[in-house]
Amino acid sequence: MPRIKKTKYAVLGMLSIKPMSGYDIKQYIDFSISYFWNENYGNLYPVLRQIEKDGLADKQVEQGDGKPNRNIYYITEKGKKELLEWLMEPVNRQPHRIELLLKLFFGHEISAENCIQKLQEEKEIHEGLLREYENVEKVLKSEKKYSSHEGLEFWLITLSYGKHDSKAKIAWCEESIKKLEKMKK
Amino acid sequence: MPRIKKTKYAVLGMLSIKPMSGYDIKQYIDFSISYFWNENYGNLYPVLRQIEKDGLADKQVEQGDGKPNRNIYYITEKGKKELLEWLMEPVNRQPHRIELLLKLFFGHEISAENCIQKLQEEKEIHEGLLREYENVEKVLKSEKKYSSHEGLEFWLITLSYGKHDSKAKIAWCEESIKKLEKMKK
DNA sequence: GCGCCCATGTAACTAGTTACATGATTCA
DNA sequence: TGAATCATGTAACTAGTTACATGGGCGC
Repeated sequence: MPRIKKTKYAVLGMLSIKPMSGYDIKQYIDFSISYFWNENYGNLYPVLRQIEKDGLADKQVEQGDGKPNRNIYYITEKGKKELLEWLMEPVNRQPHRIELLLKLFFGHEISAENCIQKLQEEKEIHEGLLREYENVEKVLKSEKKYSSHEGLEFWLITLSYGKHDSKAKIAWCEESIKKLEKMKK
Repeated sequence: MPRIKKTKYAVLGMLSIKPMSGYDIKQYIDFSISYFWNENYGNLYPVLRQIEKDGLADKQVEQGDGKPNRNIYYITEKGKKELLEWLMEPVNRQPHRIELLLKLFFGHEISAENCIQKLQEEKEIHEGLLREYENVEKVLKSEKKYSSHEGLEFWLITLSYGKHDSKAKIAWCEESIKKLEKMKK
């Protein structure tokens, strides 16, 4: 079973929204899905060239007077077809690694204080994320640019995932901190 | 900033519980932390050899009559020290990728039915996991072998993470399925 | 004058995955 | 008979990361 190059599909998906440059794609990803998907230029640009080579997108150079040129990519029929096929396929689950949990699993080797600190940090991160999700949701629902976005409902579903996730993590952190505080006594 | 080889610390952590062979470590990981940490033999065995070479563990060959020999590794003082140092360090967060969310984000490209199916599958997976977590918790609390486990509280904390996580995901799936059902009408 | 943003790109790297191999024993 | 478990290992691979380079424009 060969591993899948997922960057390709993330890129095709972005290009299905509108034609974009590599730089645009990165910006869009960072704003819209960065809490569950990351891409970096070092991978993005080569993948874009491959996508063009495979006829999944057409490139058009936008002359920037003064500014650098921009390579704008337009998804082709072939590209769209390949995207849809991938989207229809069942989700390929793969194992993940959560360093915080590994450290906590061996937590009795270190001080409860140190563990509490890690949990506190985790909690604060998720409190921040939660605020972000709520902000983005507001923006999506109010700004016309987004409220007419074709896939708005789906965007909101992924946002809701983030909210559920962060809330659960905050609750778990609080519960665990309490447990550890008790242990100290 | 060089990337960290985390397998090393997972292995050292396991050896801090008790001396084990590579095979044992894999079994232990699969039973105890597989829902947030994975290791495979192809990586485990080379890392174990490196750990021994670096003086972080000592190897002792256990003659198996009939059965294959087992290489049992014992953590050294140096190994323990390196483990503790790593455990004390702040958690190194790195981005993750959730394929289900990527597919849902572009969900308007395909049928709501297909999306619902994906959510249904996700829900069922987490219902299964939840049952597993509850079983493991029962075992840990009842079986003497585990109830005297040094880091039991910490094990329970990581289990609780799994429970919070799966419950949140189940709730999100149900909510999202409802949203999509409404959309279909 | 400094640093950030725009915009694209390359080279070097590596941690981890997959596939394969061996061979005895146990269980259905 | 055949599959699963025990037990260790190697070779080939690769997707993605990091670090670096370029250079003009813009804001403070």
